[in-house]
Amino acid sequence: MVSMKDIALACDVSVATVSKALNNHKDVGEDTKVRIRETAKEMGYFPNSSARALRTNRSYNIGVLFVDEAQSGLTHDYFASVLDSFKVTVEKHGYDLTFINCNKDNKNRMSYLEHSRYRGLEGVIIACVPFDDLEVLDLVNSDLPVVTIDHLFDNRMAVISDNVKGISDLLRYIYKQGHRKIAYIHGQNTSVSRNRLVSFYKTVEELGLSIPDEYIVDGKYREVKHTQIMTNQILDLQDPPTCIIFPDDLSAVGGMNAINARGLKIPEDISIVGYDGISIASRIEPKLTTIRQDTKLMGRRAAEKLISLIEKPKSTLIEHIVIEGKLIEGKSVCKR
Amino acid sequence: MVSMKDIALACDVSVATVSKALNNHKDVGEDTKVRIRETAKEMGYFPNSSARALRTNRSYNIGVLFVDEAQSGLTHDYFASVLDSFKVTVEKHGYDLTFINCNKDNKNRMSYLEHSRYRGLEGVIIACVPFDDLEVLDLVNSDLPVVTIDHLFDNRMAVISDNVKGISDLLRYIYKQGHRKIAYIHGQNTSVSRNRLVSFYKTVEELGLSIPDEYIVDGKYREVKHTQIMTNQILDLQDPPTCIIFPDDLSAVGGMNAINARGLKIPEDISIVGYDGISIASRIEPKLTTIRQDTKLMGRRAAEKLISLIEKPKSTLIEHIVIEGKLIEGKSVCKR
DNA sequence: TAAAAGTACGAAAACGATTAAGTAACAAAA
DNA sequence: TTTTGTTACTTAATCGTTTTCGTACTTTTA
Repeated sequence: MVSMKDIALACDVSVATVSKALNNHKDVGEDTKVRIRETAKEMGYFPNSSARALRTNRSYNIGVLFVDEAQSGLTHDYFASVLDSFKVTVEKHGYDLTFINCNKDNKNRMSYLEHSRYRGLEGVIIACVPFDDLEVLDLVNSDLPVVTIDHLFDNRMAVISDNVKGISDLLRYIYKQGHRKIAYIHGQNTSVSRNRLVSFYKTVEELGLSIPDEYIVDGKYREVKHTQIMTNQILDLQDPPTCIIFPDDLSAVGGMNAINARGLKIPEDISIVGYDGISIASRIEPKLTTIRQDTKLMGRRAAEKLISLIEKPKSTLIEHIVIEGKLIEGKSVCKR
Repeated sequence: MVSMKDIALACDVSVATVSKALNNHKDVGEDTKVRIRETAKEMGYFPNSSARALRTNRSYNIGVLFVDEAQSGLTHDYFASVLDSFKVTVEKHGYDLTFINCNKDNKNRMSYLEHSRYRGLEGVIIACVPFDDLEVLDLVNSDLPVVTIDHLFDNRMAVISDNVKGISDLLRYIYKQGHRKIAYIHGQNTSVSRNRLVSFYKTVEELGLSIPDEYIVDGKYREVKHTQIMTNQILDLQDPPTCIIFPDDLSAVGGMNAINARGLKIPEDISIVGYDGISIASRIEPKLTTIRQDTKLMGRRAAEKLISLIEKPKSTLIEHIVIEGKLIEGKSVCKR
């Protein structure tokens, strides 16, 4: 590895001058600057991030905290897509992405916060984690710049999908197609689910609908098996609905199976809608009507805001950015 | 941030002694060791990875190179799943994962290799990239420990899915169900595709089948649109096949749409199979017959081997690990 | 009892960068 | 001519570790 010392030797100047030349300081002669720069390039010099980080306290490294059943959230379409966009944006700004180790059953492990400090992470994106976890709260309450996805903390940056508008749009669309008996299988008790549920009730009221309690059932995100059971439960009702809203696209696929197994036709016998707009939604038959969340924009805004928080903490407004989704009209809802 | 200096001060010993106590060197008194350890814990000490890396040349950081159309491979179910398992395993061994910046349109960007050196990465996992890219080759030909997924380089560690056995198993299964007219839409020209194709021809011969050229068509991985076109092309043949093998599960879903659109029934009118065994395969109707690749095992073995390569380079055998997939019998192939 | 060996620590250099402070050399202003 | 300023560098300290070498002291051995 060629270091500044090597360049200094080759150019017959001091290491300090090399550093200043490469960092474009004013107190280096123009000709020397050029000479040093060229030599550096020729010799294939690249800075040593550890040395730089040690001295300057800047690592240009951002942490990713994604913890799901599969340990990383990587296999979670929606979050993976947000992360992907986040990654592209931070890289444009010269930052790198490092996973925060979330292997909880290691002895002598560090907490998320400790690990972040150990690696000198300058900021953290948190998504897809149990937000009531003590370690997560520790991280959130630290002085580290943090941006959360789809969860709100006071005084912390957040980027969230507009679930209120999403559910409202979805419901109004279904209503417009003539449906009046609409069931809603909602996800586990998270802030996202709560927002959607509140929006559901509010829209129901605004539309003047009356939805029986049996139509609102506890479901789980991305759980095919469980969703099938809940779907059957709904279909077994004396007066079943004409449309079911599923917690997400994947579980909607699960629901479809239960419906198909009964010999019912979608959408003629029963209409369904999903949520997320992940790729699978448009690839199944019938094409699923759903809300496509703008994951690209979410990732980008999260990255921009986090970097702003890192680089100009004073002038960066802490805000909750709400990103609207878009209704994707498939073939899974029919006119009534 | 509390450093060794603080602990030294508190314990009234030198920094050297603190370091040695924490690293369990022999030349520190047992009682002093305990005292230092306890103080460190009390004060909430954690090492500074930059300082340590600078001094020891060990970063305990592994690079991830995933480049697909979406810039990261994260949204690629199969690879995301391998990466997830890889991540869990390296974390167990105390390593962290950092993405290698692959934002190609940055001026003044570093090459993959340069970036790896800049961050002091100790090894790299490469998957889901164009393996003929010059920068990738540069990285592969460097002295950095490298493990590739689903691609073979001489003298480099690789973990690959057993595509030869996979395609053979699939074909034999279809044959056993009574099919004789079998079409194969294969993926782009990569080593994976070539292996599969060779295995296809070999098995065809072993089974004594005779497959007309029109049954073998160029397809694309994970491309719904393109797959639909190719599927239609096949269905338009004078003598269409009774079963189609798709490049992967996702494109199989695309093919299903084309088939459904013609009013044909799966599997009665035409049988189909996919490849990968990603979650969607079991969630669609009819359940897709496919080869499930053992992504968990692939990720784990890749991690173990890479770490072994890092920690004991001399005694680690460079090998190509082949991981068998498993035939998942769905409902998309019927008896003939 | 003197020499050799072992134990428990400390001093200092090193890793590769950044930066405050210092210093020549020269030019411009008094 | 002296003073002041500017330019273009260098010196040296520093970040937080690790590690080699040295040293005082104690214990064992001849």
